[in-house]
Amino acid sequence: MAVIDALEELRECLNPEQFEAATHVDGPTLVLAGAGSGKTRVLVHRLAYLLHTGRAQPWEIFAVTFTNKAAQEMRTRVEALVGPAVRSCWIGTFHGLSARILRLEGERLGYTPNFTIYDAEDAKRLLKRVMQALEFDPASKLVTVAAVHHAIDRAKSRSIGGGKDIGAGQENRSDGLDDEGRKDPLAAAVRRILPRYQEALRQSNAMDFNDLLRLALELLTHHPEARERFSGRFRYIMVDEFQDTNRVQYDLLRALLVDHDNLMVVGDDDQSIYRWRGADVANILGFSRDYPTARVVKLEQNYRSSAHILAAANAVIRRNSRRHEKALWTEADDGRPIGVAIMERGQDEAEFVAQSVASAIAEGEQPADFAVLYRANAQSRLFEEAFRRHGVPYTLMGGTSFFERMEVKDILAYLRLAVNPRSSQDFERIVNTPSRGIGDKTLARLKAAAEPSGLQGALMLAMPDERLAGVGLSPSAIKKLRALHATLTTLASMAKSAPAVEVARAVIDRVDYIGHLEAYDPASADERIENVWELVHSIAEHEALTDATAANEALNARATTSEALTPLAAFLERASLTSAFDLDHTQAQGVALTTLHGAKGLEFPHVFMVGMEEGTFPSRRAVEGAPEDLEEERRLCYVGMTRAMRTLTLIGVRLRWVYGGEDLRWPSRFLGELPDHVVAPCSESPFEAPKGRRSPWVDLRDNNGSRPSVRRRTVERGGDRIEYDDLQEPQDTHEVGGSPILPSTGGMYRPGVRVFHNTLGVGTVESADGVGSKTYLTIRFAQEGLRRVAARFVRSAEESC
DNA sequence: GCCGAGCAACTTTTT
DNA sequence: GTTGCTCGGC
Repeated sequence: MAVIDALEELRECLNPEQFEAATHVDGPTLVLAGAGSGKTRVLVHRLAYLLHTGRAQPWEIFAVTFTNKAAQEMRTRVEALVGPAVRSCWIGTFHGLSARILRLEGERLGYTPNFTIYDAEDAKRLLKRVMQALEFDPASKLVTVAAVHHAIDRAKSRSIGGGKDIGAGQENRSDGLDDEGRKDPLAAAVRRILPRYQEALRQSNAMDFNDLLRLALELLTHHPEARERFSGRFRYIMVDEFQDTNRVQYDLLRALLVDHDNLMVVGDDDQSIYRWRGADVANILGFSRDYPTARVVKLEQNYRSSAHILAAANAVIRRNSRRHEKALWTEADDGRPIGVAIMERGQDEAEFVAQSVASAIAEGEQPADFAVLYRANAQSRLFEEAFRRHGVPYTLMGGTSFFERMEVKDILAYLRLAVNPRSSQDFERIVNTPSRGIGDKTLARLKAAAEPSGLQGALMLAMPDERLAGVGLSPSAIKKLRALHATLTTLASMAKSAPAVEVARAVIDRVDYIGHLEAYDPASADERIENVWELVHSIAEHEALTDATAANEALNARATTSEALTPLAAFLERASLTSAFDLDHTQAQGVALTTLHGAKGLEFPHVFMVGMEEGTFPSRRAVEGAPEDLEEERRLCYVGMTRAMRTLTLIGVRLRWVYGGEDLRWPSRFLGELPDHVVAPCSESPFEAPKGRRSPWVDLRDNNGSRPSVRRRTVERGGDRIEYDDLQEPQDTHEVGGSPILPSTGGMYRPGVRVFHNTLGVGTVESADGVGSKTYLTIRFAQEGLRRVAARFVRSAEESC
């Protein structure tokens, strides 16, 4: 009876494809969900359907979302449909769910349940220490902490086979002179560093972000008892944003699917924007190959955007070669044309947006209905300033998260140490904060004393006085260490039984942290102190909430997750895994300021995409990099455009301020990819390009405020006729003979252009090939004759004069 | 061991 | 422009 009711209800609120995706619950299912096609709706209703019809018990459901915020939203929406039972479902990010698995079963791998999660900053500090110990040259341009961190990150997110191939047993190739080492010193360095880094993490009872995934996979792969516990339990598995999963995450899913294949994945290959982080589109493109029986459902009706916006986004994404062909359609009206505006500099761009928003608000629009999307966080500042000037409320998303602030991290370090005394990074962070006279010398001696025993973190303080004196520590230094030891011991014992808020208060009291902040920098003290109390407040809030959840779980007999975590430890985990994007913005009433990445999954009636210039968006690295990098930028552009419901405005500037000076920029190629009939220049723009300035810039507006006076040309390629605005580059070849070349490749290298080469002297360009940094020019030099050289070594002759 | 001055590197995107 | 780091003087 209930089943039939549920089906009838679903039929009413879902379209036929959505209905199929929501109710086809057994066996593998791939949902290819175009932007704005209601995929969250499908996931929510599917979950509700499973619970409501009794096909699944709450604890049998494992649902993976991309962010904690998305998980929270899913919970809330499902709860509204089926009540509090959903609280016992496992819903979270891959990292969060993996951590949960490891808290329960990680002891099999040598970690205690109170292990600490190191974020990127912690990981880099630890790497730095390891590299110092291995005597790497700190001045090396190639083997930097950041480069090594990135390399390790990539290696770990690609790692298969349970991660066994990483970390141990590679010391024998540590001379850096093996075959590969000759070719790639960074790889050789990583081979030496990684085992030490991994060992240091293990000794600290700590994991970095990728370890969470890797070790969970290792547990499920190599420990059958652990595997049975989870694979036997989760009978329905769902994954959102599947296009952005990496190899390890995919393997993790497969490891859970031993007894059944009830896996539904939802995604859109056109919205894959995390390749740089190890995401592998192959997971979604090859799903039907891995699961030949998979039902494939395509959601192609867009419910979000006007027809013009959809047409523009489709035109852009169509230029990518590696994608599933789809046909997104809408029943919506054309709507307003896409606005395109070109400003002189960043300030003008921000002023234009702020003014436009301010006047719209004056006419009754809501600030929260607007969003400003940019490529990189650094672009946000000008917009913050402009909105403040205009009195427009805004919400800055991303950027430095609350939990990344110095004062917050200090307190968190004490708390993490109280929960896990072995954490070396936290110990080093607080050992002399606030100043207590324990400097580098004392710390080095302490470590020397601990060395043979392998003690880490606060445990080093537990050594007897004689041992400390034996490494040359003075009585006064030992006294200071003892005082610290007493503090940390007290905190550690409090952490076992006292409420989390009390532990936090004790930290602040015992080390006089407020006094420290006042002394540290009086100018910022007030704000920092406020943040500290905000932290205490959020711990209290969290504690109240977990009490409620625990009570709820106690009612739910089969909700077996009596987790081994105290509220304090649970809070610390949340702090580690919560990004700036996860904080609650649902109450936010201001204009959203966010990166394009951060806008994924959101929608706004009015969207401004700013920084539409070559080198900004697409980013310089993408322009100079491989064609795949550019395709990812284009997907990012597609994601941005499809956030818009009613109006979309694209803005670029001619002069972009980059640390140091102003850069002359070309309009983003994406502007040139918009179809004519959906674009209109923003005639209401109060800014005109300054008179008398000539530059390679082509203003997209003509004097009448109608369609930009852009010359067009047609290129024949592979039987296709492709039309380009003359100011654009064809995206996959680097042709000479028409369009200007991107400034970031060094200038305009048309045939006939005179250029200067440092060793070969002056010559004339004959032809060019390749893309970005791999552009090569064939040049006729006066002395040397015809030579082919890399474009990056060549300047235009005018420029060099 | 502490602190201030001067300098380099930084900017892609985040769990 | 900013932040984090090194170096030298106290």
